[in-house]
Amino acid sequence: MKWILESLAETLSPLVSMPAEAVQKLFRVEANAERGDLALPCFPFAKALKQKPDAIAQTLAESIAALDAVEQAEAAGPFLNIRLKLSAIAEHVFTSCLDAPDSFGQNQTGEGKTVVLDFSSPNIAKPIAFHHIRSTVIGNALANLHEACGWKTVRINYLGDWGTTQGKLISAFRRFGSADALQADPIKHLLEIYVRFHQEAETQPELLDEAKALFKNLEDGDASCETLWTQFRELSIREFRRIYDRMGIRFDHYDGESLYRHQLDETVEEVTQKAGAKIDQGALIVDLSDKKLPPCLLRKDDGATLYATRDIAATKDRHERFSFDRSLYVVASQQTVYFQQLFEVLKRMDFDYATRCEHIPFGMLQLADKTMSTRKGQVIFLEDVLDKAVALSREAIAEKNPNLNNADQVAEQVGIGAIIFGDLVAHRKNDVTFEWSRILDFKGKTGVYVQYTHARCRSMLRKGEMDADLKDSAQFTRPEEKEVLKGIAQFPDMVQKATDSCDPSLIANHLVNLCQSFNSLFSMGTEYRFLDDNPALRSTRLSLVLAVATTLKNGLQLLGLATPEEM
RNA sequence: GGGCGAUUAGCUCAGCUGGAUAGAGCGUUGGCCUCCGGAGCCAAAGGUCACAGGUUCGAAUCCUGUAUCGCUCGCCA
Repeated sequence: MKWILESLAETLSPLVSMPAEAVQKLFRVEANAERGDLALPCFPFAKALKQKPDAIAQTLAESIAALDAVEQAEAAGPFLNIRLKLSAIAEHVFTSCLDAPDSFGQNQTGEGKTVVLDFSSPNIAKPIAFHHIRSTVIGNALANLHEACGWKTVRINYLGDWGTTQGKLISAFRRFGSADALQADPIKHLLEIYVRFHQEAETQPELLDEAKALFKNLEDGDASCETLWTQFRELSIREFRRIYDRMGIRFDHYDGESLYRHQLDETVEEVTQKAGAKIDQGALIVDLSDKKLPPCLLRKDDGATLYATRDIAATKDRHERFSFDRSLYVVASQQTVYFQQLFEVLKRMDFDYATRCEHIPFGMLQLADKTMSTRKGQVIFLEDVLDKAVALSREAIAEKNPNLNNADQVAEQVGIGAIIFGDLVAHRKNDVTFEWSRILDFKGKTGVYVQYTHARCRSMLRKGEMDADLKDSAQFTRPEEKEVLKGIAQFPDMVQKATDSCDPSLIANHLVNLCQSFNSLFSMGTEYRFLDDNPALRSTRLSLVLAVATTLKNGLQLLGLATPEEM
């Protein structure tokens, strides 16, 4: 809708003595179609013009009504309601969407800029738990959105592959491990021995000391420790890749914390010099009390480094390698304070890029039955959720479309799409409660609904003959059609907004709304048919179907969902 | 105790920097397949926007306080 808002604001700007940009922001896309398509509250002009808002609305209505794209402009008290010409919106959709379907929704506002995204970031040697889906799916969507806005993206999976846990794994493997079992199902085996390690450590606390010592050996470059660790890491990544492939997600770099293991002394040294660090209670800290933040710990009292030390090194490294304009950390909101500390330390080191780093927090995944949340071995695995969703959609296909020939592939696309969409449709920062019944619900505001609507569009396009030259915006007459066209025309605005605010749920919800207004066109029975006998009418209506399909497809792709032709 | 966030329909939530009669989905109830895909559509019921003050032309939205819940507050990440 930006195209029309710009020209409206240009016209009004001199009349209300306010910059066009400011006027543009005052416009609201009207939800209540009976009032019109756009609304402009006139209160903000009253002071400058020394007139009553009602009177202003009245005068503005007259000058707006003269514009080409405007069908009607009238004052309703202090509000200026504008009704756009259906044909004007349709013409705009024809050129913006139908003439360049593949790039519809995209823009070039990020041209020449680079964004680094740190997301997913599971720990090696453990299965990806369901709660990792949030970072994974949000990060992927944000990367796609930035690309659509012309940004160069760098997708980094910042693996948890360094720390005392690695010592525990080495100890556990030497005691209980089996090379065959490791090769057969690496993650499963590593999890088993890790759980067993903790069980045994309850009665033999010396195991923990052993693990600590082994991690120290690893840090010091002990060859046999290094060999094992490398193996754990590579096998883990292989497994992770398999799941990411299923979800259609890729990374440019698997740069874990271990990448910085050789430059930590150097990092500590630099932080100490530039930001000031001191020993307190045996640990090396940067005091941030003047910012009312807890201290940032660089070294434990035993000299070992911490998460923050590695993150400081990582940020610096990423800036040197990619010279980013924006660096996004898609990490749970629990770590909000931690990121405030991190960015504050970077600022004190005079790194100007500190201000270009942003924490993109998201709410926790809570389990309905809280007893499940803490106990080890009782986590829900991401792949189990995917498998269940795929199995369920496979059943649905068997029932509803038994002759579908690539049924297994479609079941995968629909099942996994449902899980991804389900996570993205909710606002990012809210906590979400895990319930099987809800996550496997394929009705209503779901990915399945959007995919289904898309497939339905494709089906019609296969059935009806459409001559693009016969399409004619004057053939659109219904308010329902106008709603659909408006939804399409707004899509590019939503892409921009979702990118700027790092909020993929805007796209998810917009797609659902578009589906709802489109599907309502089916409720008129014989009164309204897309596959009309009249060729001009049919071609016009099918062009609308094509525009809807294009928007849904591009939108779903941005969110990371596949768009099957049939399902 | 300090900091941050939340509280809107039976349930899960939208509601953007204040704007007109507070909206969806699920669930419930009732309709719609001789016809474009019923994983769909139409309709009904359902609200003291946690509570109390304040700011103004106007408050679910902003401010203050209270209550409840969640996260967090030095050697995990």
